[in-house]
Amino acid sequence: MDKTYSPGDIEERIYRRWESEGLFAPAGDGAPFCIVIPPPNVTGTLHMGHAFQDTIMDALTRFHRMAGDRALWQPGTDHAGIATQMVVERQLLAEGQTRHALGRDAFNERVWRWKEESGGTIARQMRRLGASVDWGRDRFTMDPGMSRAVQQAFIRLHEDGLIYRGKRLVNWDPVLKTAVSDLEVQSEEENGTLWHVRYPFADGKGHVTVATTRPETMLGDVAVAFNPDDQRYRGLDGRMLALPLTGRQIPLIADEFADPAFGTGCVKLTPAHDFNDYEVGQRRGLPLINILTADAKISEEAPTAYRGLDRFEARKRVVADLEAAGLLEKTEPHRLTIPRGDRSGAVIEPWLTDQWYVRIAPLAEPAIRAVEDGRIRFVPANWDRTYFEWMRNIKDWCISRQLWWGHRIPAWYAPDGSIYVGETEADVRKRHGIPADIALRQDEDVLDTWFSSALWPMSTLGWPDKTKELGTYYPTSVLVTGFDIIFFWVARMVMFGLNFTGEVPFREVYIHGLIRDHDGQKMSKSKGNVLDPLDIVDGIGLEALVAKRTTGLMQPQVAPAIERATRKQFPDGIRAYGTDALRCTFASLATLSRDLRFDLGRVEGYRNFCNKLWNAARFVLLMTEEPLPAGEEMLSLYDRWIRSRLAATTAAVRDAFSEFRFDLAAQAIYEFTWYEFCDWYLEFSKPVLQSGDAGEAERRGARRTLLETLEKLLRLLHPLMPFITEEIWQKIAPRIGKTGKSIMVEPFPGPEPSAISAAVEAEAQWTMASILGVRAIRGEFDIAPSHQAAVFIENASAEDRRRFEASASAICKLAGIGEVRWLSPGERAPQSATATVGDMKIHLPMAGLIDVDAELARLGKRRSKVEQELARANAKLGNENFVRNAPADVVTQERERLEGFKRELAQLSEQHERVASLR
RNA sequence: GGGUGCUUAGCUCAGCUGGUAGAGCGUCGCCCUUACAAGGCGAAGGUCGCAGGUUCGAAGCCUGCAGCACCCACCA
Repeated sequence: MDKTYSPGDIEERIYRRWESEGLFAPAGDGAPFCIVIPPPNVTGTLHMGHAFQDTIMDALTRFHRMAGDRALWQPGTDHAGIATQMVVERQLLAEGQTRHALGRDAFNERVWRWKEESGGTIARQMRRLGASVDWGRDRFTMDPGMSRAVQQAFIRLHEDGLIYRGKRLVNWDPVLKTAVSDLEVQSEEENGTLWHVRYPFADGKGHVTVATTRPETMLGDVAVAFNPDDQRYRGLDGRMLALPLTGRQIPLIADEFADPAFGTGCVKLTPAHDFNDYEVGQRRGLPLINILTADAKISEEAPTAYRGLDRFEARKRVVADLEAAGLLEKTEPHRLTIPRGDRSGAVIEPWLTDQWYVRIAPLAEPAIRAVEDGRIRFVPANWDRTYFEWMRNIKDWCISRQLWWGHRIPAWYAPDGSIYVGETEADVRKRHGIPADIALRQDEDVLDTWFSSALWPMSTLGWPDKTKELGTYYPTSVLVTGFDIIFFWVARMVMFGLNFTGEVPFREVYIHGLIRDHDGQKMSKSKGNVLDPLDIVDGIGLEALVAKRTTGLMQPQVAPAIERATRKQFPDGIRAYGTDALRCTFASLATLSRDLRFDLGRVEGYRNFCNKLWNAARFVLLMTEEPLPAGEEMLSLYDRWIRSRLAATTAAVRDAFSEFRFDLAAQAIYEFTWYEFCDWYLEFSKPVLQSGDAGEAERRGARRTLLETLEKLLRLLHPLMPFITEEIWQKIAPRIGKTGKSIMVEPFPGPEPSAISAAVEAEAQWTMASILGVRAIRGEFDIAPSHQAAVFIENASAEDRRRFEASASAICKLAGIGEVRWLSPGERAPQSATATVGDMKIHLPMAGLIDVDAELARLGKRRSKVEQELARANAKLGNENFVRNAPADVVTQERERLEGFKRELAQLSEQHERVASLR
């Protein structure tokens, strides 16, 4: 093995081998375990959030695979209707083309080409991240099989009366010129204006005043309402008003909808352009006047003067005209929420169109029950509240989109307006007996992308066919996703899954947090703070990073600021940290928190950890190079200690995995590896293996423990750090006679309670305390490591002496002790700095090494600390309520602590006197 | 207007059923001791957002407050 760990050399090679040996496909006859990937946009690239999510899914999959389950991680990508269509349209625009000029078929061909061109990026990225997905089962939402599932789902829902077509107000995006669902509308508070406008009575006597934030829609007003309880307007119900600028007359009506407390208490009603007004209009039988076109210009239904004007242009014109007519009473600033399309950013217009809807209430009810009765479990659990909240107030889902890229709606129209739903035109004709001479026209629209996503766990496994995979892996085991798509995706999968199969699509939903940058900002291209996970894996130079962050911006003017920030944060670019370090960082971020700040410092920490593991492995290999002749074997205290610690760590890691606490798993392994295995055990093993004064049986025990502990540790670590563990395992495993072809299909370490020994740990702890005591003195006084101290030990019990002598070589080596003298009772040590372990004192003579004042300062500091603790323990035990009410073992423990402090304090005082007398 | 989450060391975060406050990075000493300077050994650093309450005992439980973040909602 190379002296330095360099991930670049090993990761790609190892992945290729895993893949070519077919290790990602489910194998064996264990219990099925399945995760379906949340399909990323096929033409996109993976960002940090994906990499994070993939790390979690891969860790789970690898864990279950090693645990003997038939583990399937189902990969795939999404056609992402609007997003992808927008990208291609922008490409066309750059070429001076439009999709309309190209025509539907040619445009779709173009999108398919773009998909083929860019579709490989994600797969490449996932391979670099070590994702153990079953590539043989890769799916795309517009594959023939997937499309068939979509079509069948639509047909069945329609047959069951759960899909209908209706004309009503929808959220209309006038830039994309399509309807969008409620979820795709982002409402944000913005500064606006409230205009108070006079509507004169038709008879010329007086007026009422209405307040509005959208004056241009008055062109479509059909009434003005006041509250029936509003005394100001008593008796005016039914009076006619002359609607300004239009020449039309509209009634003043009394309706509960009007809020007397707002503005003047009069509200204008524009049923074709406002969701509330629409409802009132329906209830009151008011007409609908649609004054806007699909691109939000004033339509033919409005007065000539305004036709063709953009809505915002029209607003200005209307306000000016009202003012000129003396009808604008006042204008005031007003905060209001503006709905915008989440893709286009355009202000959404409530607009009257024909659309397809899913009747959602009958689907929601069983979906609510499935979570209530625990068939589906959210982790962390309180996300179920969010889910319930939305599901209980759910509204019908508008599923048609006026786009070209997506699943075409399987509905055909006859000239007489009848609608037929079926697989193909031929199927429709056959089913409904429609003769060839009646022309049928297929619906132009496509389905919301999320319609196909909602089927994903079923469709990827073969639904609507009853495939073997569907039978085996459905319901899937865990869904891993972010809270941002609980409504978009999770809820809809549950509804569709239950409706079509009668079973939940997954049993657990692990909701992870959102990866933000170091300052807590959401990562986005426009903020220029995005990190490409592969740039952390492979590293990237500063110039390349700047270029990456500043090209292709929607607003190029922010480029200089981004460049400055980038140069400041990464003056040397980003170094290559390797996949394992990145994955471990992600694992350590997988806390229950919902905002996760990504800090490169942590990646560096885990890269160092990889290096540590690497070098520990080199040491183990070095120590076990030439075989020892077979023979008797003896396990030392430390051999038994590290086995005990490993067993405890294994239990902690297994617990952590079962609770999705990858952060705790990573932490447990990190601490074991570094602080126990490397810092202590490897050091303990050195005197045995290197000094030659240990017996052969002891050496055999140590060598076997080294190998077995490391080998097991690698398996424990593999789900989080697949590459480095494989690389090392290939070298370690043969030395204990393991012949498996890959660590990824070796068993995950099982619980081993019998290896845990409190007695062994206590004795090992005692020796460590002795070593630490001496080292603290050495550190405090900067005693050179090369100096072998001669120590005097005072007040040692027989057990102390036995323990010390049993581990003498290890203690002396690690504490830098050259010689030990045991003082008999009454015998005094020379002036020394002293470490205490229980009642035993280890004296380090001061002559020539230790400065008297410095030692007094050290003792003083320690004394004040002990005094503090002592006072606290005293107070506690002096409180009779504590003694009476606290559990017996807590009280005993506190008494022992108190005694310990008392003894130590006495020793410190005595020591202080002795040293002080030297002056 | 409802709802959720967060507030612990300079920074990023752990702290499981209440029982001696922890890690990484950063900082300060000493050390190239043949696994590892991407390292070793030692050290400094915290009124656990604020105020009450419950309890023998609170970072943790309850109440209120403050600050931050997010989600949902049709108030012109």
